[in-house]
Amino acid sequence: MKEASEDLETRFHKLMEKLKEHQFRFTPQRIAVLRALVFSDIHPSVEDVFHQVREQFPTTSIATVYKTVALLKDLGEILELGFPDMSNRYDARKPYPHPHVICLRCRKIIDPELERVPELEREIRHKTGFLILSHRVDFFGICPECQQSESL
Amino acid sequence: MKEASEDLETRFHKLMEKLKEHQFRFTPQRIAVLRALVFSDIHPSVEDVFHQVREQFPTTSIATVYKTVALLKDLGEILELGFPDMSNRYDARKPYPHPHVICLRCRKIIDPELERVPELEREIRHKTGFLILSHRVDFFGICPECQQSESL
DNA sequence: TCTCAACAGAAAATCATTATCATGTAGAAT
DNA sequence: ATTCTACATGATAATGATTTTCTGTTGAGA
Repeated sequence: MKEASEDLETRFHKLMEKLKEHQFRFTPQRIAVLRALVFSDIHPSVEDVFHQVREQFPTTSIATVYKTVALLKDLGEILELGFPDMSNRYDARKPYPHPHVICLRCRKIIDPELERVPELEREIRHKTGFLILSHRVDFFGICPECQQSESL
Repeated sequence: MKEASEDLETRFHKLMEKLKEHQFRFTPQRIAVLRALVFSDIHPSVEDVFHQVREQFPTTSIATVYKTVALLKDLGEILELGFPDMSNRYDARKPYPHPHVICLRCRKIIDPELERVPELEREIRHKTGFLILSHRVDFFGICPECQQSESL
């Protein structure tokens, strides 16, 4: 369920290379934002990343975090999960669309293994004639841990 | 693809009955909002409904539309589709979760026929142990009409 | 080391949505 | 039909997440 940290290092360096490719500068804040994004396993919000980065660079502005996240979005290297009732959450590990399961109580977000989504997409294509470019498949409910604490 | 208007009348009266059940008042603005919501086939935004209602009642405030939509949400009689980059869209015809296909060019939203979502939900339940309460299954792309106008 | 476009930080602006509150009115009681 | 009162409306202010703006700073190539 948890990715090996070697993979995370690899992913982090992939992002660094992307920045270099596009000739963006390596500033300490920017690097710290990348690290925070990749090494967080909670699908962090901008606020989450901001607090993380502040521990190392206390003068960091939240605008800087927003700008770096927007940059990664433009590069296609981060997946943005928007919600109407809370701030956006981000996945810099798997920037491509994939399903999520979200706990409505503790706001935990996990990535389930689902193989059927491509079939769904094919079905949609055939039935509607749409050219499908991305998708969002989210399930909302109560995680096992919160179910237990509820029944106390 | 388009529902018969008899069904829409039925749906409209269902909503009116819900209001009566819960002893909410029938104001002209409120009724107009219900009509606009049910009879629109574009999954309208609050702004869309507001403009529609204004044609009949020019002094209507957008706050009134927001409040009526919130009321229907509380009653479980409207489905809210939130987006990070545009205003929420609403479906008062089918208030339960169901898949959508969204054109990124013209912002059209349609309801495809998909039978596989319950299977997906069962799979998620088994794999994660979550108690699933709702879901959001959206596909984003270019509709057939916009594909044509693109190639001109 | 020097130079300068890109960047960081602070604050203001934006946008959708929600809250507030004075006035108006639906609908029950008279 | 008239009155009454709680609820609804409409105008506006507040909110919260995000974006933009502006000014001083800095990464990194010459």
